[in-house]
Order: sequence, then C-alpha cells, then structure tokens
Amino acid sequence: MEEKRTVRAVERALDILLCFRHGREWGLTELSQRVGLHKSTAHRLLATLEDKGFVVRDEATEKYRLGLSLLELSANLTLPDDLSTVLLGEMEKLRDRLGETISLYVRDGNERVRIQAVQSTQAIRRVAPVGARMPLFVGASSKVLLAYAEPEVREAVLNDPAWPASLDREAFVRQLEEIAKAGYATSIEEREPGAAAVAAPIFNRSGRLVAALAVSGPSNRLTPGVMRKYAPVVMEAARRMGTMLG
Amino acid sequence: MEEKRTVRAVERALDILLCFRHGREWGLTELSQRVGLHKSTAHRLLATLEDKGFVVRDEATEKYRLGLSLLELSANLTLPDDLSTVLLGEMEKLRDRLGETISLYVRDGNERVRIQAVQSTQAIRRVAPVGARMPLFVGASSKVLLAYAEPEVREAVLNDPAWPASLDREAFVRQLEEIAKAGYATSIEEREPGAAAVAAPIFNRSGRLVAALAVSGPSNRLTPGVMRKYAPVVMEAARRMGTMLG
DNA sequence: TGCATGGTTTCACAGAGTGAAACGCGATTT
DNA sequence: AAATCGCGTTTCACTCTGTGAAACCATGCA
Repeated sequence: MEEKRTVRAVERALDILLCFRHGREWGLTELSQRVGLHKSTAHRLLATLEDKGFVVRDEATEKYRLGLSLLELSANLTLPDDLSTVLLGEMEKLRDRLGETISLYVRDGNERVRIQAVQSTQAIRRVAPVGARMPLFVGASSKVLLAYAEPEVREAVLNDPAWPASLDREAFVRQLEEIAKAGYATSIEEREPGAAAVAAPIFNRSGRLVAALAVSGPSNRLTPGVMRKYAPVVMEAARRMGTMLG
Repeated sequence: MEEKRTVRAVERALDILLCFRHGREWGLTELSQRVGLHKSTAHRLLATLEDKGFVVRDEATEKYRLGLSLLELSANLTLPDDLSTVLLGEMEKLRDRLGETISLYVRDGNERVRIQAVQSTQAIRRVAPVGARMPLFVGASSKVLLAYAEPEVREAVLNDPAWPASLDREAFVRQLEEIAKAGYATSIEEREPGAAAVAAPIFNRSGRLVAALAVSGPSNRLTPGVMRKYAPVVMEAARRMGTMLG
C-alpha cells in the first residue's frame, strides 16, 4: 500500500470537476454516482466549487456547468503569453495559406493535448476544441511527439496498458525512426475516419521538442500527394515558430 | 454567523488555485503565506492538485504552475461549441476589416470576463489574454453590458463597495441610457491610458443580452471620429453574431 | 563552517467531513 | 386527489481525516 499524502476531500472535488471533460452538464445524482460518492457528499463539494466560481448552476435546467473561474485560470496557463498570441499569428498565416484547420499539440503524460487551434474556413472541416485530449498512439501529431521524445517517454507509451493490441510495436517504432529522419509525419484515417493530417515538430532554441504543429482535414482533400506538397510548408512554419520561443 | 455547508479543505485548495490569477509561478512558502495556510497544509493540498494535473512543478525552478487539466476543462466551458468557433469566424472577419483587436466579453457577477479575442495584426496593439477579468465600471464593453442589463444587476454594480469615489453615479446612469438608445458605447482612456474602444451588445434570439463585442486599440488611431465610423460596422457584426446563437 | 531559505515528513489531537436517513418539492401516474 | 417517483436539500452522531507545530532535509550563501 502506498503512503497517501494527499487530501481526500480535495481529490473528490477535483474528480467531480474532471467529470466535465465528458459532458457539459451534470445533475447532482448523476454526478455523485459517476464519481462514486454519496449524494450528500457530492452536494457539499459542489456547493464549495460553486462558491469559488468553478461551477455554476444553469438557470433553466438546474444542472451544474463549469464556471468562469476556470477560464480565468486557463488564461494564465503554463504556456507563456507569446505562445498563445505570437504563435497564433503564425498559425493563422498557415491556415490562410493552406485553408485547413491548424492545431498545436503538446505531450502531457501518455497523451497529447491540443493547446491551440485555428479553424479551417472551408465548409467541410474538422472541428476539435482547444483542450481536447487524445491518445499518443495514433495520428500524425502523436507520431511526431514520440519520434523526437526521450527514450524513456517512448518506452512508457509503448508499455501503456491502453496500447491497442491491433498495433504492432515493432512496426510503429520503425515508423518513428523514419519520421525522425524525414522531419514530419502524416496520418490517414488513423484516429478518426475520414480525416488526415500532416504534422511537424517544434523545437525551442535549446533544441528541446516542445510541441507538434498539425494541418488536418478531410482525407479526400488531404491526399498523400497533397500532404507531401504541404509537408515543407508545415515544417518551415514550425521552424519559424520554434525561433519565437525562449 | 453564517451556516457553512462547504468543505474547508476544498475551499483552501481552490484558493490556492485562484492565486494563479495573479502570477504564473509560485513557490510553496510564497503561496502558503498568501492564502494564510501552514506550509505543511499547503504542501499537502498542492500534492493533491498535482496528482490530478491541476498544477505542475516547473522542472527548472521547482515552482508550481498551472497544469493542463485546466485547459482541458476550459474547452468544455459554459459557452457552447459554436460560440468559440462560429463566433470566432465573425470576429476574425471584423478584425481583418478594421485591423484592430476584437474582444468578446460576458458579465460574471460584478465583473466582466473576456471570453474570446482575436489580436490586431498591426505592430502597435493592445494585448489582453482570454480569461482576463475587469471591473464593470469603466470601458466601452462594461457600459454596454450594464446598459442592457436587468435593473437589479445595475443596482448591484452601482452599490458595489469597489465603486470608485471619483465616478459620479448619476452621470454614469444617464450615460447608460444614452448608450441604450444609440446601440453602442465608446470609451477613451477610461480603463487603460492610451487605449480606446467601441462596443456593441449581442442579443440571443430571445432578445436576452449575452455578450458585448468590442473593438479596441490605441487612442490615437481610434479617435472619436473613427469610432463613430466603426460603430455601425461593429453593431452589424454583433447583430449577425446574435443570430448564430440559440 | 554556520546560517539562511526553501521544501518534506512525522505525529498526536480535535474537530471537520462523512453518509444514512429523513425531508421537501415538483412532476407523473393511478 | 392521493400516491408515487425522481430530484435536491438538510440534519446529526460518529469516526476518521485533515491539521499544524515541530523536526527534518536539502540547498545556496557568507
């Protein structure tokens, strides 16, 4: 048994908050059984969260939603200011040039998180919100993030219990090495049917991998040929963005 | 004495989180005395927050920063998907047309929160992050949000203990009425020296005020004359954005 | 070497948080 | 209308959990 130097009540409250990854609105009873707490306990915790503005109750439905305290905090997130504004400019330029949705991903544990995005202007387009969290197994950005990661990170992901049985580790590792050589990765309908993407790594000045820049769209528009043409453009944008970082 | 139906430990943990409004990085001791907790208590709470990904420790400085759980949550914020994507499109159009920074504000209690923004492309420009929180006393957006608010909201703000003594309530209320007639508000160096703004209300389909749309920039570029010219453009954009909402 | 200044761990105690149960209330059903 | 359900809210006795003083480690600095 592990020693526990954490606070149970707080853990529970945060668990409640994290439920809002999976849905916008929750009723008390719903929430309480999802996190396995007694109604009355959940009620007390929610009252506290509400007090501090982390959740609000929808006037109409009486259900709980996330509050604006979170927005305020996310403004001060790890990413330096410039990352959200300066890099955003570059991303918009790239979007205007290619016409597809542009995303920025960082690795967080054995997952990747979309920390910034600009949407395609076309009618048919991928939509994924900033903050979305995805596995590191599939997708162009995943492969980029792994191809340049430290060996121990790669190992951790390969040994993740969630690793899909259908995916051959050997072949995957070989693919990563090719990607490391080529400087970019592509994916076609790996994670999401009908979608494709090209991604390139962003290194900071000291040469450490900090993020992956991705262009994504419908796979009938982003054909292998088109993606091969886009790759240098994406890599160049990623390089320029890298020089903007500390 | 009030009855308390909240959980102390959770309150404290959230207070710690809220410190990150005022700074990106905090050491343990720093934090603990800011929230008035014993070092050891703060330590335990932070360990819990870290466990759930709400804070992380900067590798280099050993200090605490916000974690990515927050980003993930803020993606699921109250605002429906469309608000962050569809409206964003309109905001970009407006930015491209006027060349200035465009912001979207909602009221939260007696303050306003910037929930979305697109930055000016010009070299000299205002920068304010999404999530920023400002008083409802000053600024074009504040006046718009108050001019169309329910009377009790207006009262609450006028009686807020933080109301600046230098600001005449009578004159302010009169100004609000004019704004309600005109359909837009302007401000020149009210909140921030050297800055000016034009703002218009966004109503949803059922006619309820939901947000304020603002164009802001340096006051030598946004002169009264220029702003008068921009006003109809902003109002028109706000109207169109309103029709996009439920 | 001593002295700050940060973070970490220990431990005995008190009171804070817990959850079963009872309650209230509105919408549905009988 | 009475009965029944599905919600959220409140109460209360008990116990387990969170607390904070103090001791303990690492550092960097004089």
